Amino acid sequence: MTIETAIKRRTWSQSFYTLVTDRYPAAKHHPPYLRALLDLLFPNSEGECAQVREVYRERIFLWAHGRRPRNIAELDRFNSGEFLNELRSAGLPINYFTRGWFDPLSCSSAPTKIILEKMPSAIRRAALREVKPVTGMEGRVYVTTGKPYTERRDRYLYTGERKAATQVEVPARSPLAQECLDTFNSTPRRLFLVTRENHQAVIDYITGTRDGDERIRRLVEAQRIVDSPEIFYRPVENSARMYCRKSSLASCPSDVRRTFVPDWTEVDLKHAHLSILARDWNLKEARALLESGGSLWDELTNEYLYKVSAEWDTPEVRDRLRQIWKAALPSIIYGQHTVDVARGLVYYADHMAAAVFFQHPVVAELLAARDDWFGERGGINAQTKLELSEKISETELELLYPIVQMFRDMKRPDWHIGLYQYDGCSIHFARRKESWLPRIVNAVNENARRLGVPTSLEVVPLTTEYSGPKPSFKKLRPGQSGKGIPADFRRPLHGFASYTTPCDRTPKITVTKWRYDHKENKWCRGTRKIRLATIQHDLEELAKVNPGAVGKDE
DNA sequence: ACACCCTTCAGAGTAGAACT
DNA sequence: AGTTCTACTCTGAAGGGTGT
Repeated sequence: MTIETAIKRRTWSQSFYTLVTDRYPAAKHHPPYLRALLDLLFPNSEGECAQVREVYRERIFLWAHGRRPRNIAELDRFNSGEFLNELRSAGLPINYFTRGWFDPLSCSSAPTKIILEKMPSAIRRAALREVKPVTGMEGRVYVTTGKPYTERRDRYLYTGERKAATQVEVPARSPLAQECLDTFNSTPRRLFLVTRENHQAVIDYITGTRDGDERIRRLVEAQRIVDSPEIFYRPVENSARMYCRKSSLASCPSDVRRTFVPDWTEVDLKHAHLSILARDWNLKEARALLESGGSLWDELTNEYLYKVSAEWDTPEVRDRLRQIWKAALPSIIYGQHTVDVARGLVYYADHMAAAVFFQHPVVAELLAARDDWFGERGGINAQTKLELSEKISETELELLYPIVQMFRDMKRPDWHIGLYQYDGCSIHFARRKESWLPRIVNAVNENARRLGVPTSLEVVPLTTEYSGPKPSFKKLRPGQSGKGIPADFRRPLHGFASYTTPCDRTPKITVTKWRYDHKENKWCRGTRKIRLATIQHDLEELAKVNPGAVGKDE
């Protein structure tokens, strides 16, 4: 079957996917391109393509009567679908306008525009770049891509590919690492069907738990995973960990992952970082805590709730606190300034959380040991940080190695390693989970004991739920403060200024400035354009936060 | 701290229309 | 013919997100 007949029949199948990707190989490397292609090929179809359209709906701008949204209010109406319904009921033609997605060879930000009227032929021409550039708004077509495809092909690559091309191939660090790598990459995971089966559930889950930008991001990510679910790891330059390049199950949030592959069992080294350092830095408090089977997160949470109020003791608050502690500990280990960590704790929780954290004997001991360690090596700098992270990541892999060994020596494939998560694994048991799981746990625990690391493998309960975006201590600036545990601390910084398109009609201020060109040895004129709308928006935002600041300076 | 990916922004350069 | 203005292309950097 050819693409043309498939289009005629308006059918969707895996074979059609293959047909399209065979003819337009670029689509493989740029899934949104393919999704948009399919969306346009099947404008009225149901089922799978309707799902696709739903995923991208919020990103497709409507442009009727040859005009695009002129201001934010219009854009919001477009996005809400209200405008679309109005047009439909009036029986007006609807064209799609997308920005930046149809040119897989350019950078993601290239404002390539396509206005499609006759869908199939326009798509074909657009994909093959047969259309000559047409500028101006009046024409019926359609594609402005600057230089022809053939000229551009050699010079530009899709960002992912370009990065891959310039990236240095790094060999595995050790035979052990090489063996793990081979095992991870040669495991058949049969993800294609599983991810497809659960795609609808994932869409529902994401729509139910996220909103706004994050929802779109997650939905698109989910679509990518369904498109090409396989996972391949590779060694990287500055760490013993192995990463996968594209978006995959390994890089999506754990709650979404659990919806995607509900059958996988996740195992995790308990307090991996802390236990490795307990051995390497000889931390007595930490060792005592870990060997007694206690959890630092629980201790900190209990202490905090005891000091604040027992009424706060709900599962949600406990979950949130756990996340906050988990973010704070690596910061301490990797040499972040205590003031910054304290500020983060105050921001995400409150002063009591900071006090409880720093007063805990394990944290205090860790802090002292950290300062000693970095002090011996000439202070906290990029070099020493790298050294530390390499040391830790090597030990992590060593600790998990028995799982790889067991998998390799297994006679019948009862289970396989779904994901390698640096300090844990996701395992899919096809059968005999009851007998295999304890054996795996025992092997790893025995290995940890032999290495002198006071940790153990624990099975992560699948009940963990989404509890808001992760705390990050890096981006906090002085002066930010929180009250209690905020339900939502996300603060959009740029608002909607970014929606303006290159040829919009919003007023601009042009600032001309002179610069000295050292190559040409002469003064040149440089211009800088600022959108008035952007400035106004920024000023409004600033006025909300700090009323005194606006008006003093131009 | 280390990775990964994606989007936006500002600047530099360029083509062509409009103007002098 | 030269100048100015505008829209457009392309790039690297920055900053957003994620994982451990």
